[in-house]
Amino acid sequence: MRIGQAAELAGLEPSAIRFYERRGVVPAPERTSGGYRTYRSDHVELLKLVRRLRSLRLPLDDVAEIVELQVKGEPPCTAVRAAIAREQAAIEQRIRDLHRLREELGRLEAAAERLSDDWPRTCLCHVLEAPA
Amino acid sequence: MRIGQAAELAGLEPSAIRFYERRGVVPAPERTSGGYRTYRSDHVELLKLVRRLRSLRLPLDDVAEIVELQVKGEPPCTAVRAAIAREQAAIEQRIRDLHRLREELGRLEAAAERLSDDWPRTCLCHVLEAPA
DNA sequence: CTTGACCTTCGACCAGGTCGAAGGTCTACG
DNA sequence: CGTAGACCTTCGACCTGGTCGAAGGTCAAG
Repeated sequence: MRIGQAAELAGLEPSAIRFYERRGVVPAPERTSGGYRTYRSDHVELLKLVRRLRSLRLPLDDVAEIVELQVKGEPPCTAVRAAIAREQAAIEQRIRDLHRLREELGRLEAAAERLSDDWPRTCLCHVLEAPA
Repeated sequence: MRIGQAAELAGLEPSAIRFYERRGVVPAPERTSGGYRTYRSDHVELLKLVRRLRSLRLPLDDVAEIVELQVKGEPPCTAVRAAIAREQAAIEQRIRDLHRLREELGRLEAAAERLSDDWPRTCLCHVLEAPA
């Protein structure tokens, strides 16, 4: 099977698969005499794994480590759980940041509502005078 | 005033200021005969504005538009409010995505807890079998 | 005049890919 | 056999928002 079909089965773009290969995330497949990459079903399973892990937003380095374990036949459970725990922590942090930002934008929006008609020329200063 | 002091006053890195200038976000300042950028207080105010808008995570293109209005002496209120509204919408979306992701990671973590000791060799499949 | 702090430009690098150009391969059909 | 067209190859640039380092220039104080 060539890269297009493998991509379709795995739910990835061919360009992404080549990129993963270049970055050492997945092993390089064999080639035809003409230079075409040829994938087998076990390779497609690896690509599906990559897609699944990326859909969890795990960094490529973590994905590479997990795929490597999988290729070696070792259970990657521990690595998967560690990566997921790291990602969870990062997400909690990002959610907190975004909530704070959402509140700030809400306050600015409300302030702009009140000010824009009254002092159109000074609105910016008033709206943005909040703590930098 | 040279770039280092302007950067300090505005709370930015000199490299960031040069970057903003290259990207047309802020106007290019005058130079000394030796080629050093020289900033005046109104320029520093623009840089502070950029920093404030970037602290709200507004995209550089939006910041550039707002700064341009400010330089022309026009009140950028409308542009500021539009940019903030766009950013708010994006943030709502991101928060929703992250909440969903957090839930999914929590489920995986719980599943891994239950499985990792019992079926270490098949843990990965079970943990990741959820919908891709 | 030298020292040292500061500045200049240029180019590479980060994540995580995407897109396009120029060219090669493979398959099916006539 | 030839060729059309779908697919593939590599390479390099581009995206966002900057940061960092190298090689070299400038400027004030001592």
